[in-house]
Amino acid sequence: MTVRVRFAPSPTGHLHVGSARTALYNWLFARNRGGVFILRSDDTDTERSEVEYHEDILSGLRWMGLDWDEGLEVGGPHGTYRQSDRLDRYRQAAEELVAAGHAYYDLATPEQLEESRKAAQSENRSPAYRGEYRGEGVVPGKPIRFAMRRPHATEFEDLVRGSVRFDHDDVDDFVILRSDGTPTYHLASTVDDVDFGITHVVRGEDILPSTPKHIALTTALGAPPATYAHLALINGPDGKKLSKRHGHTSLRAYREMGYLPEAISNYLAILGWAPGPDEEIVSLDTMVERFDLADVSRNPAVFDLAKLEWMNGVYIRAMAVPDFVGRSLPLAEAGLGRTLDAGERTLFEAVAPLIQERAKLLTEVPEQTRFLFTDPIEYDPGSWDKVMTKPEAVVAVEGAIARLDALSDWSTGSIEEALRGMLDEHGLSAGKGLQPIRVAVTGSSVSPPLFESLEALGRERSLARLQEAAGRLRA
RNA sequence: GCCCCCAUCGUCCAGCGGCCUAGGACGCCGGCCUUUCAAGCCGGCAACACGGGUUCGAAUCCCGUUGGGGGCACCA
Repeated sequence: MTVRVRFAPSPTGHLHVGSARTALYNWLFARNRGGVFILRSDDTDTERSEVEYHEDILSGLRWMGLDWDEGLEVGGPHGTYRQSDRLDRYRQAAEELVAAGHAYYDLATPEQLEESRKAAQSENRSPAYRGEYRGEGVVPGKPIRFAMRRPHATEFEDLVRGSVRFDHDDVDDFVILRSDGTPTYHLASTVDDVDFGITHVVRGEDILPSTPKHIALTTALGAPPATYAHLALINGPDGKKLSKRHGHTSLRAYREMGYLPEAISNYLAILGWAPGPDEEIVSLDTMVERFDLADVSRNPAVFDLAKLEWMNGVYIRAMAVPDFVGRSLPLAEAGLGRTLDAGERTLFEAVAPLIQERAKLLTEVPEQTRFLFTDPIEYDPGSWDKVMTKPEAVVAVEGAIARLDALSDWSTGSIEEALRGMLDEHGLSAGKGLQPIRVAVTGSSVSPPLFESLEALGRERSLARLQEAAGRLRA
């Protein structure tokens, strides 16, 4: 049987990195098995759903390199993959379930419901609600609940958790159709999974406790239950569910911070799964080859930003230079607020490889290249205080002016030779003597390699900056 | 309160009864290289939560304890 999986986010927020990983695992599983990956929108919560989020989710998935075979913007045999378009289907299903005796209109008032829950709790029983106030015919203004079979239990083999069992005494008779006639998540999601022929439901562990409800519903709908796989959640450094207070949680945020999609998908995949012993830098293709839900870890993983950063650096260094230029040039231009002309582009291309070797984030490129395109240079106050207040600063800067001014061949090699001569002349170490020149020319104590930077900047601008710094030092 | 899930270095993962004096990666510490910052190279610190079983033999299987996480909506 062909594997059919689905990723079914609710457009009630930006695509969360945890959801992104769920999507990735679904996709990997489908691709590994030669199956079908379906993208659906679980937007039954019309209050909180927004188009902006809907689009964020689609673009996030595409950015990661995931594609889908059926569903949103692709279509397929089911016409629509948006739950808000299928409201009639869900209502009809709910009514059929009532007719078949699997569900009932709940006549209870909110007070009676509350009372029932309190009673259970005070008796140290599970507060599972049993719907003591049933109505059979159509009762407008009342919600429909699914009647869990009791006494009974649901037991199933979860692909990642193994055998799981829930006693129905601990499971609510849950609402499937709200009193306003709209479906709840349980109904809509299950009906869709049945209608779309989903064979494997791969989702977060947070809905593991709802699984007996979904299995009961599926069976009542007359379909064989899907195989389930519940993924452990991603936690913050404190071991609690990853949330805003740990930093950024949306995929978009990482994208904007300068992370590469290859690094993100690789890191997310590694968080709870190993492509092989002692191997963790792997392409999407390799992941597809090796992925299996049975190998996914059962314990929750802590999101480690430091490791993500390291991995991003690995991917940046692995890029072909033109590719690096292509991806980082727009960032540099955005940082400057203008486009670069042909000459400036050449400068950018000259220093880009030097930055590529040392950057962990693409967003480091604008700050590292700024000195090439901004006149007059802005000095970083911290760097100035740290370097230019030292006694050797004046000597080094003025020595550099003298040597470089006399230089006939303006190339990295000659510049290095000239400046090293200056260091010797004044008895300065490279560490001490070159830093003031770096600050004078780039504005910062952290920059691409100095001699190359000087060559790129050109004689005239380099000397002007050294003069400018010398003037400030004298003042 | 009730239910469920989980448990190997600080973090992620390997280990699926003997190959384990427990391996890799990130991070951290020290060193080398070095014009800053990185990168690279070398070395180091660091874990099987605890208690019972099962077995000739347990990180690996079973039970319990403890600890952590998730869920208990007319939200998904």
